[in-house]
Amino acid sequence: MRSTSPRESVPTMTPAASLVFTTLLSHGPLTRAEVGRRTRLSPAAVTKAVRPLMELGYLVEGVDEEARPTVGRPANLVWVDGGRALFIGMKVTGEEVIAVLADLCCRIRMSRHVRLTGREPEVVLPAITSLVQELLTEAIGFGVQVRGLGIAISGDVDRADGVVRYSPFLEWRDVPLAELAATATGLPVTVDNDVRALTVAEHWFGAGVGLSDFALVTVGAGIGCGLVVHGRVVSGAHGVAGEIGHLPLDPLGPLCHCGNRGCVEAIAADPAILRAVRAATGRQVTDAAEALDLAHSGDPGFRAVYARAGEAIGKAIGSLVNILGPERVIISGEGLAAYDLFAEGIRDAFAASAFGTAARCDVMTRPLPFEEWARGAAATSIQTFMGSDTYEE
Amino acid sequence: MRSTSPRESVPTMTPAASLVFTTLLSHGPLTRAEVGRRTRLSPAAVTKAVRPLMELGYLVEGVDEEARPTVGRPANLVWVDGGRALFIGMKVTGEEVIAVLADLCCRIRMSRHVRLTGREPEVVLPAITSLVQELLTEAIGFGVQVRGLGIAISGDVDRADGVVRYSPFLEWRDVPLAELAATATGLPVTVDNDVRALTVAEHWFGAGVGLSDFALVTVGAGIGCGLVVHGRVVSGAHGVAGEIGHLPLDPLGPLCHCGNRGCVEAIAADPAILRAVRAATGRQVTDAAEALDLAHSGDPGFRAVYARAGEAIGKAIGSLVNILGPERVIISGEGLAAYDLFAEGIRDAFAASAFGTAARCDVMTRPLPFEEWARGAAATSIQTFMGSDTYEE
DNA sequence: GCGGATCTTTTCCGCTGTCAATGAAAAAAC
DNA sequence: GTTTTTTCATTGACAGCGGAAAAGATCCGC
Repeated sequence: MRSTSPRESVPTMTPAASLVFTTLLSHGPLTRAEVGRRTRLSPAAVTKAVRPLMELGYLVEGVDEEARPTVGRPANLVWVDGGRALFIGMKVTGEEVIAVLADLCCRIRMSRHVRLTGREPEVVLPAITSLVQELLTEAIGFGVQVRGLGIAISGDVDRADGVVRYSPFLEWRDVPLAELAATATGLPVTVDNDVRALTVAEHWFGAGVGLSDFALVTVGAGIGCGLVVHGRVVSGAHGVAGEIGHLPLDPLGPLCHCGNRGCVEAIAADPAILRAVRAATGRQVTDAAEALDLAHSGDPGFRAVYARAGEAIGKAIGSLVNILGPERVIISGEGLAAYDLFAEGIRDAFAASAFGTAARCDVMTRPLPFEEWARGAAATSIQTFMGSDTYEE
Repeated sequence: MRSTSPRESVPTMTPAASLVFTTLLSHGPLTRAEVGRRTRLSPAAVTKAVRPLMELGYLVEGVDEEARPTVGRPANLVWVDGGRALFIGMKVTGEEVIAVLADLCCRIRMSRHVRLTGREPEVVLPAITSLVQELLTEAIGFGVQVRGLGIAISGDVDRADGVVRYSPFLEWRDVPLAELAATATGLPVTVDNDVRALTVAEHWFGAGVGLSDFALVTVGAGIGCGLVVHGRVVSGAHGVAGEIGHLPLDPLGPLCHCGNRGCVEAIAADPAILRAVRAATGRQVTDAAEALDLAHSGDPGFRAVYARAGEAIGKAIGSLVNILGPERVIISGEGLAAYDLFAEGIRDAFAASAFGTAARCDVMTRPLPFEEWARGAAATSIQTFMGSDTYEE
């Protein structure tokens, strides 16, 4: 039964093959010639990289009758067959686990979530395992194997070792989650920090495609940030990076849970906004959606709070841009619902603080569906599968 | 006369050779076996990489009688022969040009400087050329060829194209300096931003040796910062990076020349300190050295100003560390003369703002002799010569 | 149908770095 | 004083990757 051996269907990725594959993953159908130009590989090298991947079914070929140049041999387009493999991505929070079944192109095919009854690994791991089982069962219907499991967790996560060093929300320390989950599920497991996982997805499949330097800022319950520098996600020497939530903006500002005053997060995160709204208007607003409704209805007190939050976010982005000089900053997160209220503040504060040509940086927004974090985890799993964590651009 | 052909003495650098060479450059004499371990190259590869470089005289070999392990065949140490090649490095400011003659190990052999009578390229270029001629003449005495010229200039510099896009102090725009200087001097020319050049020198020969992520903060007339992320110097998509001088720390702080209030530079740079000292004490202090003397003599008003500046620098470093998570931050610059007055403020503010494990980042100081900027330029030239700008770790 | 243009594949080749075996040189063991 | 052990260094065979050049494929325009 050689033909069913799993070894045969797992591609052997050389640096060139990995490069060609990720190029096709990010930039849709391309001709071999175009792939060669973009990767600076010779046409011969592209052909050789494509063939084995195509034989295994990861790439497929076709002709584009539409946009064909007037002269020369017509090109064959090559693209990734998303349906060729499936991956499971999970986001674990203190309250629940969200899981998605994503294909090779990281399109979500299915999603599930369960609430957690506790935060100990002994509770979380069975929840992960049963979600995996559920999705594996569903995956049978697609007739394709699930090739990996990615888990995203906020906090200090060591992806290389697969260990959660410290997670404040789960109160975990040094939990070897990759190993535990791999034993429990039988799948290859990749564990990474949640914001970094989201950044990976954005780099490969989102607004960061083709960029070697960009930042992803998430606004919501906290203010987070993922960074890509020199084409690679920044992890920080000690596992911490992208913490823009605690940039100190105002020594007289509100007290932050980190102990300082006037942090971005103490001004612009959801709890800070609620607090400010209550203080400014005296109304007992209890959640972000309610505050947003009231602000939208025109209450000037509410609007001022959002304006100030926007200004804080704009300053934070300006600082980030001055330090790293990225090509683009993508603003996302649940807080985006209030973007119309933030927008002006962000724009003005950013423009005022960006230094020289750094101001050319493109600041854009992007919605963040709730499964997106789990999708990011799936993206890290695809990276591992494709060897793209070893060979990067 | 084949043996004197310059081609023959220029090494052909393969990726492995470049890696071995830079390892030896940064980590002093090493055995081949140790080089192999550090570069993750096989012993065979090291031997093969070393041989041609040794034949050309760039590397030399010897035995270390001192520290020999108790057992096994004694190792042969290999190191870079600094005297094998010379490079000229220059720092161009609005007022003067500082030039050094450095060897392959970037040790300064000689230095010169001239004052500028104007800032136009037509004035600066002849000054550069005559300094080069002078140093070339001196170099004859060393019996070794000068292999390149590096020029460091503050502002927006495009190293790849060798063009000064915009230099505020020189009032230059789009000056193709590399080409001009190469034509005038006949040397291969590398042009780079001054802080980045200094960072390169620090990465290869200073406190950044062996680190893939660190920051170099310069304190003086301005507050600058060079960054190394993923083993490479960060340039920013639009030529701007490391601008920590304008992090907004206090909306009620002093007005900065950038138009905002409470920038780090408006609190902690030399001019800001002088201004604050005058405002606080009423004394007409005119330069940084004088202010420093008075502060050292114990005047509490002066001390408070320096303490506040130290706090600002500490917050800036904390922000930097939270965003990038470097292994180390090196504080340098003329402002270091006042470090004893800054130190406490920096330390406390950094400790308060660094988030989680990011606080493990090693913050250290390092003196900055005045030729150091020019030495940085020489380092960029060595990079170009050794092909280390193409093959990086 | 021929020539030109462009994409794709094939064939060949150089080069790099690994592997495994061998040689070298010293200390330790007997 | 020989042998063994240990570590460093070198050699030669080898596999694989990617490039160069040439050939093949397939269209358009004339």
